[in-house]
Amino acid sequence: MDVNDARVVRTRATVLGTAADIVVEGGPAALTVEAVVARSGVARSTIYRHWPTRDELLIDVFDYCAPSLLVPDAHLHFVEALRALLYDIVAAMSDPKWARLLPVMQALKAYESPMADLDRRLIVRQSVVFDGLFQRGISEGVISADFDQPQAVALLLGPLLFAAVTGTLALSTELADAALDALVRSISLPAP
Amino acid sequence: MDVNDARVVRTRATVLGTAADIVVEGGPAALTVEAVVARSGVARSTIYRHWPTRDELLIDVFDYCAPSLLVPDAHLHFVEALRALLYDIVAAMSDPKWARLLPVMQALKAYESPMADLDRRLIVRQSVVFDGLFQRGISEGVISADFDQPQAVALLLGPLLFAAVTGTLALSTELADAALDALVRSISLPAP
DNA sequence: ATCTAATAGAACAATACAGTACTGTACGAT
DNA sequence: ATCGTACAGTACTGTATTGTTCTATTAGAT
Repeated sequence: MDVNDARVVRTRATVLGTAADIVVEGGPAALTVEAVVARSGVARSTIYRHWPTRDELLIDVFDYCAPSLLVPDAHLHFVEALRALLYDIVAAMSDPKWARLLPVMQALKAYESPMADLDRRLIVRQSVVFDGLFQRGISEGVISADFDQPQAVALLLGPLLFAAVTGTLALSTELADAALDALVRSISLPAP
Repeated sequence: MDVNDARVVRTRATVLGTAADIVVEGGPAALTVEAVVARSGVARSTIYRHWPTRDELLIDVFDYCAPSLLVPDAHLHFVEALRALLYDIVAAMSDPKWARLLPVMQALKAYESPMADLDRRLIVRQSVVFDGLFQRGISEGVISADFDQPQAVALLLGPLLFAAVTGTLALSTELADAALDALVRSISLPAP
């Protein structure tokens, strides 16, 4: 199967797109091959030519939709670079598609090991960006080298995740600012 | 069906317990009536006597397992009462059963309206406890009346949810302390 | 323009599961 | 001790879904 063939790329995009819509609207259980056939117009046999099982299609849906973080401009100072990154994450999580897929993925990864693998890969990608940013902070002298990085990430992203998942408050840049300001204060002012 | 009959209470407890185990181990899709029959020893016809459909059994599993928060002692001051509540939440989310069920519930509520209803009920229960606590803070003069309560809850519970769901760091009282300290600092020190 | 390979489409077997209906048994409230 | 009813067990129907296999068609790489 030639991955450069225009028909192949078109089919893959069509199937992944409609499959994503189906999962977004009805959850992972709604993703049946029949449903994709009916909605995309792509033939059943064609789908099975691209994905050996339904489960692998489901995995690919998340891989296809997962946003990738951009590294903030190098000229920005630590706190403002972090803020830019958080705004980027807010934007990604505000996408209604990913806002639905993310919780589903977090739930599925506990039972489906391929989903756990995908999750690990995405976390690594994310960590790289954060690592670089915190290095910036250390070299600027804003944070100390023994600073608890995973905890800081939790304090920053946790509230955003909470907003996206529970829906008890809006996911906004204001919330990101509040989380960032709280963290910065607790760093710059050591415990009394 | 007499809900006081010893056989009835025993059957309900047995079925809900094994159903919870099945969901914890294999996700909501693993909860089939056949699986419950095989694992619990309760007859198929008996299960259908108690729950009209499989879906209602699934809902009851979450209702059965959801922890209820205890209101911290009235003699505690605001910050320490909040800390006690957070520790209580850490303990509830550290229960491996609920640690698995919570993300599943958050994912399901987007597609299954009965699950969304249950979620709303649980959030209300939770809000009552937080409301009382923040009232304590206002009357003590620690926080102002126009203070953003949903945002504060997100800043406190978000990091805990993040730890429980992503698994990138341990869910611990230290994390709860960090979140609480960061929030307290950003409250007591108004923006420069 | 040609020819390879991707696609459409249909029919198929094999499971897995929900929910129903029935019989006989035994437990527990009284 | 009796009686009602909750329970065990089985068999069944209907349906949804996965994955396979075949043929005919057509799009696109060269």
